[in-house]
Amino acid sequence: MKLATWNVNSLKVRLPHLLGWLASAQPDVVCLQETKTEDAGFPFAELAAAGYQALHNGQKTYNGVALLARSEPSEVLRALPGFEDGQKRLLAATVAGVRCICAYMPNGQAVGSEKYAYKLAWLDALARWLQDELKRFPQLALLGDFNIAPEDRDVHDPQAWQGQVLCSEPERAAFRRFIDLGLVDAFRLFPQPEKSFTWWDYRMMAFRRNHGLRIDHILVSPRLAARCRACLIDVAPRKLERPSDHAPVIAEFV
DNA sequence: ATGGCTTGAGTGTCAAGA
Repeated sequence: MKLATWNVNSLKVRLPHLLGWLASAQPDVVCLQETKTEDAGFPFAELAAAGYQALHNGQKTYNGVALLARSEPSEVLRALPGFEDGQKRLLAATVAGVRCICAYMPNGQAVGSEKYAYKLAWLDALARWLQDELKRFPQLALLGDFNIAPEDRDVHDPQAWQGQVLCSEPERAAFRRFIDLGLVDAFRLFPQPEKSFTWWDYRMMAFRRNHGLRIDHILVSPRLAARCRACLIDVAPRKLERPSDHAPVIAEFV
């Protein structure tokens, strides 16, 4: 079983990339972020033709999350419990016995800004809810764009990014809180190349120079971690014409 | 140099991303 996450930065623009990637990577569940569309613009038919049932929690212009699955999803949840939020950032469903939580965590804009405070509040609400969710679902995966580089090795230039949004200590503490709940970073279960990243700025030839951050993650519960056999970042779609600025992350389970 | 691209909205250019 393969679970994946990908911030597509507009599903309308990236649909050809997504369809090509589904055909080559063959994931069983895919969590998408930044679909940037309402349901009316969501490509349900094209994805069904590719073999995927789709759930979408979208809005106009911004945010929007989707969950694609090759088998029937159940127990669908479309909002973060205990958090008043006009922004569509969460979608959870159970697929083949695994609780899959797709999250587009807030960017935070700049440390100290209103958006940064919103980010920390959102992360706090997520951790509180996860505590209960982990009790209900021993096999659980939290997949998405976390907008957090958990450690300095996840940053191309740690000195330049020190204390900046995506790397600040309160954000990293929020990430560690997920780990303290028992979740495991699937990517770090295995030896990985140095300077492995999932996002590169569109500007300044950042991808060509590998000036990136690792901010998209798959965290798994202990029961699911025991089944995990591989986790990798697939940079191939980032090399295509008009790419998303994020690369997909995929984890394989027995 | 708070820039540099890309997207959606919408026809001017701006907000937002990270």
